[in-house]
Amino acid sequence: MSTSPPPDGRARILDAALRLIARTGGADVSMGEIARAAGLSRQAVYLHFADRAGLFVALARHVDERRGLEAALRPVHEAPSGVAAIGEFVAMQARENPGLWAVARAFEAVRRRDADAERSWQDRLAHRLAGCRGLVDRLAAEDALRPGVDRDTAADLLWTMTSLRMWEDLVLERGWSAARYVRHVTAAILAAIAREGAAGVSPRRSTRRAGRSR
Amino acid sequence: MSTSPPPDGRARILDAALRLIARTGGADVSMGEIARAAGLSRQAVYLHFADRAGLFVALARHVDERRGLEAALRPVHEAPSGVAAIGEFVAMQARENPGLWAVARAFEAVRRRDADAERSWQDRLAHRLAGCRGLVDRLAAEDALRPGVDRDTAADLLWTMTSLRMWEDLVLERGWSAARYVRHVTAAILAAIAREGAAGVSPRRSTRRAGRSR
DNA sequence: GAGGAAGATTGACAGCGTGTCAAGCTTGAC
DNA sequence: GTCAAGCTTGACACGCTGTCAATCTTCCTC
Repeated sequence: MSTSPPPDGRARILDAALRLIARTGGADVSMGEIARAAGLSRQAVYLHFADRAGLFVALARHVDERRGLEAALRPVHEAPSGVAAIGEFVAMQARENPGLWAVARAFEAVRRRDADAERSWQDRLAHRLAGCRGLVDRLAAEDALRPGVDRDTAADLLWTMTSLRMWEDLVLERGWSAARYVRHVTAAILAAIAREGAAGVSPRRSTRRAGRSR
Repeated sequence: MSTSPPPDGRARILDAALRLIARTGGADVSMGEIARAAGLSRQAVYLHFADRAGLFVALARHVDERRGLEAALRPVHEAPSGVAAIGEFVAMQARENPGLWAVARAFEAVRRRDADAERSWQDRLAHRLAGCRGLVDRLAAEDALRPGVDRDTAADLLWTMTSLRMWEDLVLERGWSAARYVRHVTAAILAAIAREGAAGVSPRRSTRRAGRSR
């Protein structure tokens, strides 16, 4: 939570990388470009990070701090029921994913070649999965879990169906609006893993954010 | 369908690339490696394909021919009902995806930088989407479409939930067996887009292929 | 058999990105 | 004044892509 006016080299590099990646779609930003954007020499970057992969691993953590990850999840925890929590979870994805997407893209490209990046990836994967598992447990505790679907399966399904990739497919590729995404993905998830009657039929208060459709 | 014993240069290159990509996980195969694997000089590759992206676009077509795409889809078309057809569709994914995955990975990496590759990608995307649309129409014709879900939405949902990415998440990342994948993904899809009673409760004959769980 | 076109080969080169090295500069603390 | 931190400049090795030019082999045709 350190938002100081004069960011030191390391933070300046990370911020610059973040800006750059978000702007270009996270494709191929080079170390030189990042350095230039940070107002430093290329070598300065290597003084702070061992290599490209190291920078991206650090970047992933940095992103979590910049956006309040905990704060974003609060509505999920405070939801009155498991079903509502899942709705909030999807809504959160719709809110956060646009800003996360480019970084994730870049990160995913780097993890294929670097063991550290891969470990870091697996960490976050496990973390998100644990969150899903928690939601499923809550559903189960309320006896709202769909019969015939065990907890592990439900958690994995919830996990994929709320993944950045699914969001990318529907919103970026198919041009769904955020509202449409929230509405139908929530419904689909609940249909898949929640008891029949459990789904709140009319979405009480979906995301306000419009989002253009294609 | 031309399986000639002496494949000419072009085909030899494509086959070599395919082998190589499948073996290495599709990561970073270089033009030089492909050439060497094909038993040709690096320049020979450039005589057949304009550049890296061009090679991959051709490769995508080549893969479709090598595996009988139409043949693989036959069970889907011949299924007795829309619901059954969707089950067959998922089963086909489970059968074909392991061989397709690496190529798709490599292709996806290339499309970000090349207009031709991107166009080719969009083509296949549209093609698969049309297939999904057909399945949804069939469902609708049988009055088995879930109320409250319009055809477009259902088609898009079917399309993402049968995507290579979802398969990758569940099978590769989460270690699901093929049978588990078919069973639960089919169920989830039907729950999401089909009328309540429509889903055949017990999977009649799922994939025989075991697939190790993690 | 001469001529040619198609398909390959060898070797060299420019351009770009990564990662490393060495030497030197600036600034602030003690 | 000295010392360490943080940064800079410049050069370099290495690997990959794409391009060029010259040469060779084969096989087909007249």
